[in-house]
Amino acid sequence: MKKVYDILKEKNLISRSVIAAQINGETVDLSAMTDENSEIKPLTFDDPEGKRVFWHTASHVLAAAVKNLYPESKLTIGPSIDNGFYYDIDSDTTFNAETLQAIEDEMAKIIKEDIKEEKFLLPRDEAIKMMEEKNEPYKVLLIDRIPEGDEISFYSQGNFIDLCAGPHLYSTGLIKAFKLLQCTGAYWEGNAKNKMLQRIYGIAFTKKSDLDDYLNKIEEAKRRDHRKLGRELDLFDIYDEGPGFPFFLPKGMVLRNLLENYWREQHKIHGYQEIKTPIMLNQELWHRSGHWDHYKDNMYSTKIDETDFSLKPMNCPGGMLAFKRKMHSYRDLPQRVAELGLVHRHELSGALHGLMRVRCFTQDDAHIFMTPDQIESEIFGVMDLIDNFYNTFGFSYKIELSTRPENSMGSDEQWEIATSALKAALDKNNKPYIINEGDGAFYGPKIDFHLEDCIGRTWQCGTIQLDFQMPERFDLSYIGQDNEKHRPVMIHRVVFGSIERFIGILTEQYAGAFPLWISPVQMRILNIGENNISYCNELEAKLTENSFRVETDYRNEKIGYKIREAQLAKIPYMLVIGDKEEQNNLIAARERVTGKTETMDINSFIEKCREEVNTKKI
RNA sequence: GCUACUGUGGCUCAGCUGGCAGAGCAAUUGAUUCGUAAUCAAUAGGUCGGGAGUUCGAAUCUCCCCAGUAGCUCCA
Repeated sequence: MKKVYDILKEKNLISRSVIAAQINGETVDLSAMTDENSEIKPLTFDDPEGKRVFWHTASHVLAAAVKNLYPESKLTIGPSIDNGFYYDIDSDTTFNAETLQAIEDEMAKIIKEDIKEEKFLLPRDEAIKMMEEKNEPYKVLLIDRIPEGDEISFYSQGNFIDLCAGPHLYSTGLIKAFKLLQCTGAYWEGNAKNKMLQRIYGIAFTKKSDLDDYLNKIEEAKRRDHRKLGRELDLFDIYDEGPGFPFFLPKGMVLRNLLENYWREQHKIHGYQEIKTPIMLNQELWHRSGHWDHYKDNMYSTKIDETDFSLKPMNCPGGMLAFKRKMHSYRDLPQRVAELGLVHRHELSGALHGLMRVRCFTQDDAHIFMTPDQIESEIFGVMDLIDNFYNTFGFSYKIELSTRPENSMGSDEQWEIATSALKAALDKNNKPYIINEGDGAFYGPKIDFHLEDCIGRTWQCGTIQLDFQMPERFDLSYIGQDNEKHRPVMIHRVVFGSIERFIGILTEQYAGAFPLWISPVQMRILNIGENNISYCNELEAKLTENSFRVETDYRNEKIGYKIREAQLAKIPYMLVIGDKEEQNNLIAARERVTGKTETMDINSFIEKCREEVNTKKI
């Protein structure tokens, strides 16, 4: 047995940037002991696993600093995350910007001292005794949960000792640049019934310039915030008078309608019919559908003529009624019925977020009724449709499969069939996905499609949910080949998810500079002199006749000023018209993206733009 | 809902320990008719999120609401 560090050194694989190692896929400390002949891969900060070690160690430095400054604080957990690390602490001291600065300073000291990280093991009773003596009740709880037979490891960092599975950096001095980003609340064990702890988030790098780049990137990304751009570009806004109830302004409405048009066109091609069901239905229906039992706290209700009604939080019950009005043959299946349905949900005030999380939104819903043997191909078809949509907008996305939650309807067998059908379609689809245990809807498992916003948070947009329950509850049936009644299976699915959320993401994706085909304003005509206005009017008429969305700016301002304004309004093309153009019957088209100007005749310009629109060029 | 923080003209923000509400941009008006990211000048615009309290005096201090931000929980 030898030290990993020594083996790497002998093989000349060690350098200052090596911070940990991997043996058979398992990440270990450089100080770990292993067989001389082991296959060892050195890890640097550039490896994802290396980052984890780095950030995890940084979280321990954070914990040590907190204990130095506020000894009464009790530590819980401090993992690395996708971008950095955090530590959850139960403390009488309320952390704020000031204390965060103090903690940062203390961390800097610990790093400067370049303290060695040393791992040691303890038997369970001794481990518990030590943590009890240190007054760390959460750590005692954590030790209790470590399975019998697993090792109970600690890391010491000078006087600071913490329960930890590791691995760690060999010394705190490697953390060359770090910053504590924010402190917030977080429930112990992620359960809202438990005590709220204080969570401190941080980020760390191996060099200062990387930290600066990271912080700049965050600042830059905030400029894409859809809430800000929505207001600036007259797309949408939310006012105090309607928290969570967004307003769509004229330009936002143009964008929204264009998206809906595209959606209708695609769904027609893919064999969907469209319906519209009421936004309010009586409560008896919601009892029948099961929504009342599972969802009533989130529903808005009212009375009409002594009868209780609720605003729909989902479109399915309406869709069930529409299906049920007729007899269906197996020959008519699958039946794909779509609806742009406005739903209302009472979301917690703290959960609201611009257009991403609202209290009323339009789902681009569809319910597919089918025979059991059509399940896989229908799911596959929807996945394909979603993929097409997202590619059209240039989105990359993540797929998640969510399985049976605790509070659910239906039998084990049904859940098993449904879940494996989704898995089969996913495997056939050949795209990576992760599994969220227990995160499904109460009526069935689901596949979710997640898109990223400007600061890297992901939002669920598309979803495909398999449902055996609704057809049961609504006693849906079709007549099979055997001339007997059978129960259809159903899929709920959305592609955009919520049109509002999708527009939010879209706005951030393009930073408000939408591709020509969905730009609320596609071009603006800018005159140089007053004498050019009548020629400009002719051009405007011609472009409008050709279905382009045109604006004009004939104000008595310098051309540079008007260009600046059009540029800030993110309009794709500026048509600059002066005597030069008018005399030759031409236009000077300035492209927003490149800032380059090309002179051409109006018909060529129309042709060029038409091509750009038709190909949905991003 | 929970924890922390924030709320001052349309927008972005200044206003230190309580003492006459400010700036830039936008808007309006006038002059300028101008060639690829800001012409000049003037004018107007605010019960300082709302309410209560402390005080001779509150944008500023205290309390209660409302709304927002970040995260947690929950969710499309």
